[in-house]
Amino acid sequence: MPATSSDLVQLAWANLVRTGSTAFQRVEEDLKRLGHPPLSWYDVLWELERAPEGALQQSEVQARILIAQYNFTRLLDRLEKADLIRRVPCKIDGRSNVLHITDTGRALRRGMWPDYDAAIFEHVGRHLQEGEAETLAGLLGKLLPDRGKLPLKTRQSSRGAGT
Amino acid sequence: MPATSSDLVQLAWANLVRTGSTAFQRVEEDLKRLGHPPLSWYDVLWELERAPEGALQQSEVQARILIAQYNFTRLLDRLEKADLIRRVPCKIDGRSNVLHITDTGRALRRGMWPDYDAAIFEHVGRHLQEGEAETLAGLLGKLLPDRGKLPLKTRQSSRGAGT
DNA sequence: GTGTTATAGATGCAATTGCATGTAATTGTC
DNA sequence: GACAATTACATGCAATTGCATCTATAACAC
Repeated sequence: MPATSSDLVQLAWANLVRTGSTAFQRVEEDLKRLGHPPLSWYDVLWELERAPEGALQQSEVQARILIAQYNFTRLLDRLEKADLIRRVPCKIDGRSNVLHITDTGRALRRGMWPDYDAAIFEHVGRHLQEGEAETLAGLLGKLLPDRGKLPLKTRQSSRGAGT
Repeated sequence: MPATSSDLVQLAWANLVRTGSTAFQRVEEDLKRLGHPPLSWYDVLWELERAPEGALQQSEVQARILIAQYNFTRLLDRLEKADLIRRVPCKIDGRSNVLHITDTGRALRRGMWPDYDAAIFEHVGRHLQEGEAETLAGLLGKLLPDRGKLPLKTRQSSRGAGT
């Protein structure tokens, strides 16, 4: 059972990695040029902002944005220092924190979105018809089998996308 | 001209970034577990190995693997220290180097490929039919308009994929 | 209850990356 | 040819990441 891939699969692999990282960089570069922070900041803020009270368990957010645990801790350090979120010790579970988005945080995210949206259009939407976008999203979705609903002891890092 | 994206495009964007980085990490993680170096090493070695004499201009390789110039210099430092490549000052153009792959380098790349291939199958090929792989590769290809054939003053970084 | 194991989060340190800038050689201009 | 602009590559330093490990609390087994 060699488990070898066809040329087409290899091409899909190569295009996936190249396109994914290139599109990400181009979008982030556009935002940076406009004075915005990295997309990882946006992702965290967005998860919090759309949560019921603008608050979530730290581990909840971490699981959603796919980042290494030790990097997440430090990302939160920066966000907290910039007064975008607050970490509050959880009263139910003494090990965990509850993250709250601040007004400053909400304002920052709101301010980023129009430029983020425009960048997505420029580097992705512009090149695809609606049907193509749907097909692409569907095929990409097949590649993420969620790895068993993640017991997420995540010791690896990643990049998440926000909407 | 708001340049806003539809929900489908936003979903495609989110899936693209998530899937791309996740697949990349999973593949690289598999290789690491098997004792192999990062994929960026593979990419450089592969570019050299498939070149006529196992040699190319440094800038040629850099342009193909999409990496920031200053990171590329350092990547080569590591490859050279590991005796996988050699940097030879170019006689035609005094500013540039010619990169040569060593026998050790060839052997390393050859040794990586079966495991790399298997990882691509595990994390990509396995989830797609041939036709789907073709469609996916095609759609992804539409997103990389090559940005004007790159005069490549590349001061940004990226991840390249090798085959 | 006590001891073991698992979970949430943090951190010291080395390696890598980003950013700004430097050096040397080449090309274009007049 | 002299000189400004460009190109190829390198590097100092700060910020970020990866890795191993630590602390503290909670969950489980008996």
